[in-house]
Amino acid sequence: MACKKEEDKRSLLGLTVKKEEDLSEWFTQLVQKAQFADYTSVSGCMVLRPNAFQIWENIQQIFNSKIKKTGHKNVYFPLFIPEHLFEKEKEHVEGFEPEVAWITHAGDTKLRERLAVRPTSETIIYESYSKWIRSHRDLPLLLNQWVNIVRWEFKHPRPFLRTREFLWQEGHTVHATKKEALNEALYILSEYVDLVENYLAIPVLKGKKTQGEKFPGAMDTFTMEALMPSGKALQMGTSHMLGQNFSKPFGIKFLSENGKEQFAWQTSWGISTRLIGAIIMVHGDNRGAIIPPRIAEHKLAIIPIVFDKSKKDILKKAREIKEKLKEFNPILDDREIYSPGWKFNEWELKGIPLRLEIGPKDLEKKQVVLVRRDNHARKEVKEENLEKEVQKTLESIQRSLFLKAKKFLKSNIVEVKSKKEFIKAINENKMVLAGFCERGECEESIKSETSATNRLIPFHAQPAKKCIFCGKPAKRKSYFSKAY
RNA sequence: GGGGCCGUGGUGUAGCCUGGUCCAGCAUACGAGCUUUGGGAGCUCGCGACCCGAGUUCGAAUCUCGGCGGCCCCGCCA
Repeated sequence: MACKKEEDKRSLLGLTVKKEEDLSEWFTQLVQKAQFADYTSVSGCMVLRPNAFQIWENIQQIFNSKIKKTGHKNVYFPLFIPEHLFEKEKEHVEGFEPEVAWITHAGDTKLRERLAVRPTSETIIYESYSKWIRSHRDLPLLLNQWVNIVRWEFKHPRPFLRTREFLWQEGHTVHATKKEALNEALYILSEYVDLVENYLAIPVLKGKKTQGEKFPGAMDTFTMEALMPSGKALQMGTSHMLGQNFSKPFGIKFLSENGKEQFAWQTSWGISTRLIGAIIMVHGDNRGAIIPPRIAEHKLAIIPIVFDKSKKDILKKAREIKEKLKEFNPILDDREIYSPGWKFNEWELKGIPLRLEIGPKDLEKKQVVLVRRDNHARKEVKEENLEKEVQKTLESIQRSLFLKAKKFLKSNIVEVKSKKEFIKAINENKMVLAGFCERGECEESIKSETSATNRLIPFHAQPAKKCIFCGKPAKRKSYFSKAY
């Protein structure tokens, strides 16, 4: 039957599973079919294809402009870290050692000292900092780098969310006072939140990690956490107040104005290509990805509806429109080998936020048809209003993507009053708000009994009397959930 | 690191249980041509695969053993 046949074909070109039915299969298919990423013969590593890499470049551009305004500079440090450096800070080594890849040989020659492939760069960077910093006049030192890192994890990889090699930025700053360093760490978190909420349209919870969940070697870790459709949390970025934990073992000292030698105060912070995975997972639907307009490389795709008779005029008009809308970097899909229907599906799969159709009927009426990617609403727009209307529609798409995700987050937060309710909510894949004693011991047993982890202690936490889990006194409520 | 499943063209699969019908079928992708174009059009021709090794057998994609690789479930992580 024709109908059956058609279904088969569609199934191979587009997504064969629904997001609400099998999220992880949906995600894997979408990533590959929309050409965001692909696998290689290196297990656990992936290729970022142009559709993903251009999002990364836009993230870089936005974040660079933010931090450069506040005096940060970009640099590059080596990929390799000699073992003796890597081991200087005890908690840090213990945290990272299980997933470090080591270089042991060059050709047939065994190296005198093993080299770690950076899982993060605190140690190699702080060796240099100890040489560069002598006086309070050298401070603050505000550096950042955009690099790849390697964390050789054994849990099964997931494109973007967990790969053995990934791209990120890591900022490393040095300050004269504790207060200044703390402000820096908080300032960076606020810029992360701005990037993620206002550009990627993903709402997050903001706060502090528990001592058990903080970055190995940090004094405190500040975090933003998003909720994925599965109900699992995804850590979107962290900013660490390192205190003097690294400046002491690495000897980062300076002479203050009154001539006293002091250890410096430091921060480090990072966001990664994981954010691209979050965009795909949070906003995508059963037709494919939806890239929020403010982060999309191409804000719209122009699809001419070509018939033999009117072909010339349509294409001419389409090119005119492309030029007129160039600030939105449109794609003009004038390939003749594909039908319009094919192109609709193609650009929807890839997540272009807006589609512009122009056919003979539109030409007559001096109009075009705009179709939104998020709610599929179509609108006929007169040519003279086009630029304004496109701008308006893109803003509206950006806003509704954020609001939809925000609604999901809010409706999946559950406040609980007992251990029983806690376990029930976790099993229902909710983000749970509960009174918690914040003792490491208690945190461990929650983890092993429920598979949930403490995601964060919110900045303006509600007070609590006792810990829902162990019954001991608690100061405040914090969030728990399963996590990626 | 412990348990379960699976390896067939670029991709997704049929065949395997019960060996011969398979120098491997179908779809999609890819190349050439005609024809079409407002929601993944049609036709014709073409390209392209049994993970590796050993064994059983007259005969292996199919059975056995070993290796390699992948996927799923449990302890650490942007």
